[in-house]
Amino acid sequence: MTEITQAKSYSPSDHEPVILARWSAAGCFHAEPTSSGAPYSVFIPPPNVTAALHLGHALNNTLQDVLVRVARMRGLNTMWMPGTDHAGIATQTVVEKRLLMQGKRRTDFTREEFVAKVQAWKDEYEAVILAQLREMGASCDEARTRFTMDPVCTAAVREAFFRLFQDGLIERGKRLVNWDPASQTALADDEVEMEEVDGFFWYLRYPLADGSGFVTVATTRPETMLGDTAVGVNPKDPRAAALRGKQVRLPIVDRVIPIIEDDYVVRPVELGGDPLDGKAKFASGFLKVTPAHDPNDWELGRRHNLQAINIMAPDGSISDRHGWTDVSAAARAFVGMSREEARVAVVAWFKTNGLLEKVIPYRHTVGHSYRSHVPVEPYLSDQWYVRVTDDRLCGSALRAMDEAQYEGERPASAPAARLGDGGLKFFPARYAKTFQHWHEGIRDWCISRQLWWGHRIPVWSKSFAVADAPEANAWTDRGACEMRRELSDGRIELFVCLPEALDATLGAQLTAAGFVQDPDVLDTWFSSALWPMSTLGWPNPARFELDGMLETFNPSAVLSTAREIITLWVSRMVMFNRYFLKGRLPFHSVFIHSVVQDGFGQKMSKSLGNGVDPRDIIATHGADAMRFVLTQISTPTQDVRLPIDMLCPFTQAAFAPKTITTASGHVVSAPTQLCPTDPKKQMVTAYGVSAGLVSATPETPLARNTSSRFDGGRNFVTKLWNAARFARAQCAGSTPSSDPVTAVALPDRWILARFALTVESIDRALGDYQFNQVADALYEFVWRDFCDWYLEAIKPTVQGDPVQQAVLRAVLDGILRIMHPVMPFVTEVLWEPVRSMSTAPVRGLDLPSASLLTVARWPTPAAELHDARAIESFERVQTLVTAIRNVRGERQVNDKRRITLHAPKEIIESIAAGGGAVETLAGLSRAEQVDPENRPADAVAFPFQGFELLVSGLVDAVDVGAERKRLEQTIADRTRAASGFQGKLNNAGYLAKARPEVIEETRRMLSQVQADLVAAQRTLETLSTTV
RNA sequence: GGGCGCUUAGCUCAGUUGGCUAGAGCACUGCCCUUACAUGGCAGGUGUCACAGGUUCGAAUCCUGUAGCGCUCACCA
Repeated sequence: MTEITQAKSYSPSDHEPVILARWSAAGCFHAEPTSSGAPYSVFIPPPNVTAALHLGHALNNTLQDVLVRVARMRGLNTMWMPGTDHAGIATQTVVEKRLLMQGKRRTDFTREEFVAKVQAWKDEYEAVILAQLREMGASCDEARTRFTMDPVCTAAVREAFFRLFQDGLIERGKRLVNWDPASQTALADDEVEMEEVDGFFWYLRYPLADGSGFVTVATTRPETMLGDTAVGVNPKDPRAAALRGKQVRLPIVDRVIPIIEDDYVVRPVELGGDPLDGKAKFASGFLKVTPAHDPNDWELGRRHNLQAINIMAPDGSISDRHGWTDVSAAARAFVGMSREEARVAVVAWFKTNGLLEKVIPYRHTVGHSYRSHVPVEPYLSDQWYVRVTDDRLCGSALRAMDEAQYEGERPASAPAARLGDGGLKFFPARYAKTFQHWHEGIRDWCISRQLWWGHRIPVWSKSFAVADAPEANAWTDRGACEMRRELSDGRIELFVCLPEALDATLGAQLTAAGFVQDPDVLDTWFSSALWPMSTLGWPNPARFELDGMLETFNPSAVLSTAREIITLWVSRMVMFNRYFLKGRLPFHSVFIHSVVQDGFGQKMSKSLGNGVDPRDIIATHGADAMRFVLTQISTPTQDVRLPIDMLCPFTQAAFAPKTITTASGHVVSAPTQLCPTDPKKQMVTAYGVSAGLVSATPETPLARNTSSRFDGGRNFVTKLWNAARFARAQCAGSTPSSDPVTAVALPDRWILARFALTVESIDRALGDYQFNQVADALYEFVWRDFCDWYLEAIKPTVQGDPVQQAVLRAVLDGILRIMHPVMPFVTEVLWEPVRSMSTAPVRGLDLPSASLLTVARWPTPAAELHDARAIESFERVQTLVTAIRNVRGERQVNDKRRITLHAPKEIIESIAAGGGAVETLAGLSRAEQVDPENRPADAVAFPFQGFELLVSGLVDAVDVGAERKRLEQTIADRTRAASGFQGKLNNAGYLAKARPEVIEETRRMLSQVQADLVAAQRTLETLSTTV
């Protein structure tokens, strides 16, 4: 054996940086529109710049990298676009929290100063995130890295907004929004968290204006009654007729308001209400209608032309300066109170005046701001909306769906079938339903945010008296786009939207004319929705030297993301991409990966701070091990639970951290932990640091995390490493040859056939995004087939057999290729030595060499390698070997002891076909034909496929008692099995209806089991007579 | 309240149109430091497939219902 220099184990930290540098120097992840191959692109879901990535991101990015690396190896022009998202509200909140710890507020700074602080935060975390991606081995096109507020993305945002404005798909609306009174901004529906709270139903009496009695309304928010403008009743309510045309005198305010009839109002159960409707149990049958403070009432108000009276200031206090004009003397006392104080005071007033009928405790869900955690107030305010309910957007998204995944009939194509219709497919398929249902219930999208961090809304406005209003289209004629509306006070408000190119000229003119730019910014998802276009330079790639990019890499192949993103982002990308690019889809497939949870079943999240930094796992297990395990646990139905340990920075010992429960009820590791072996030493945790509770110091260092769930991956890396080490040693003396060889020996034919099948099943699994199947197929082939069976079988022969050496090298080469997408580092390290092994090529397995494995060809085994007979023969060898090992194991025969097998002619022939494999694998000195007349005295018998086989030389003396016990156990086992098969075959229905091949199989199984049974019984008899 | 998942070995999970005696990894037991690998090898035990019905010759798999868990959507009368 020639000396090879390969360490006994693989050290990830020694090799990973070297490999990264090599890939980087070769620039092999960079794609140009002009590069060869059909385009294959993936857009990374840009992570928030609020914090570092955790294992959930590692999972998503590993899976994307697997897809991207396979595509690249298949010779496609592969481009993976990396980048980050500015995440307006989330990032601003993080920075504001930090400022608050220094006793400062956003408003202590100018807008520019504050944005600079957020920018600094963004720069820091963007760098961390990109470094994390790199260390994981993500083969992104780094040179193309984008940030959603880069000039190229900003240009796209400006163009998109302008076009939508022009096309009438953006509107200014005074509507109810989710208002956060603490941070005083509008929130999107998805930024509202529902929380259960204990509340009350207050039943309030409203006297009829004519003094003929009263009606009772039920409410959970009595303070809003100050803004009531009607009382509703269901027309089917028996009391409705008598009240028709009557009015109510609103207590406190003295406002006289109508009683309106509407089907929406729920009747109490005793008056015909639906007992299954939860509301009917509490309803009084009369509904106070407050259009300015309740979304349902807003709709009711529109239907019945009711006034909307806003009684609150933006901070949630009762106010007479935001639309409430008829403030009575009694009501005056409430002005200035907070909404909480007003609630108490209103209830007290009703009680004092004998108008509080009853109070019932009630637990219900109330929306809270995910940002400030105060209850969200439905608040009437002016906001910008995208009319996503328009068929050009919502309808287009539904038409994009794959027909087979659509429930019911897709909306008709308007005006005609377009590019992209039906081309969007979800994996797993059930998520198509989420997408569909969301669009069917979609509402206009509020896109303005009262924040400073984000894309500023490019609209300038000014209000005019009617007489002073400029003539129509004065600004439109100069290249802008204008819109006007009449205000409640009769004045005219003029809005002018500018394209980016006119900022300098028209923008200055507008300012000079007294117009003011909207101070708000756009919802983050507005820019994210343009991601697959904006990053490629849309609308004008040439301006950013991105010629050809848009046409080449949009649509992309697949979007890989999390469940909740389907509505937030996937939907909006589909709508925008199709709208702006003539129906073109942003991606053909949507893959929804599973959720990574911590050991307590809680989703890892940046905001909770329970995420584990992938670099921690890379430090303890290596990137390849982490990636393999993440791939292996990516199943289509089950979320991933990862129990996390902590690594003591003083001793490097892993331990289970002490936990605490947060105010929100989550279990997280305590901010500070004690060293398990020396309680005098302390450390801080990632949770503590991310929550801003503690910080790492030399005395209290940060404890890194680890998880034993990644051990399997590390072991697999080691296994591959050593298999390569062994193979290299075995082939070290081979003579160079370029003449292709054909496998002759059974193990060689078998391993090639298995390799071909493995490649096939990986290709199939990748096509369905079944990543766990990819990992399992690799594991099964490399560890079980290649290492356990093939390498063991060829040990005695390979060094003198050039053909076998050729097969060994070829299969190992193939293994490196198919393992590479999942374990890119160790395979790349092994690539150079393995490709330079001097053996002959193998016919049917074309493996062109390449300077780097990353750009080597994905294997495509020829049909001739599929060898069903070799598989069948070798499987027979495996079964026989296992049976013999079984006997050895039971007797605890030393592995080194060679034994002799005595078998009938048929079995001896199978063994001969194995070419020595059985002898090697089962530890036989020889296999000889049994002589029934002359059984060896020390032989132990066992049934095998209906034959009685004997092995001798196991031990020095046979224990007859133990032998009998074992045989009796075998007989019981086979008897049970036989009666099971027999039962099936006795069943007339089975014989009549089951498929013939299934019946045939059962017959075969039965006869074999019966033969085993006979053989075992015969052995038992022999045993009895010999003693 | 609607929708979608999940419940299989001690633990974490596979199980693709219903069909071999229900599998893997980890953990556990026994024997092996055999010159690729102890991050290893060989062998072994472990399951009323949540529960109750139904369809079928046949159900972990399909249908209905129940219980528990999770996610998600929802206009806080």
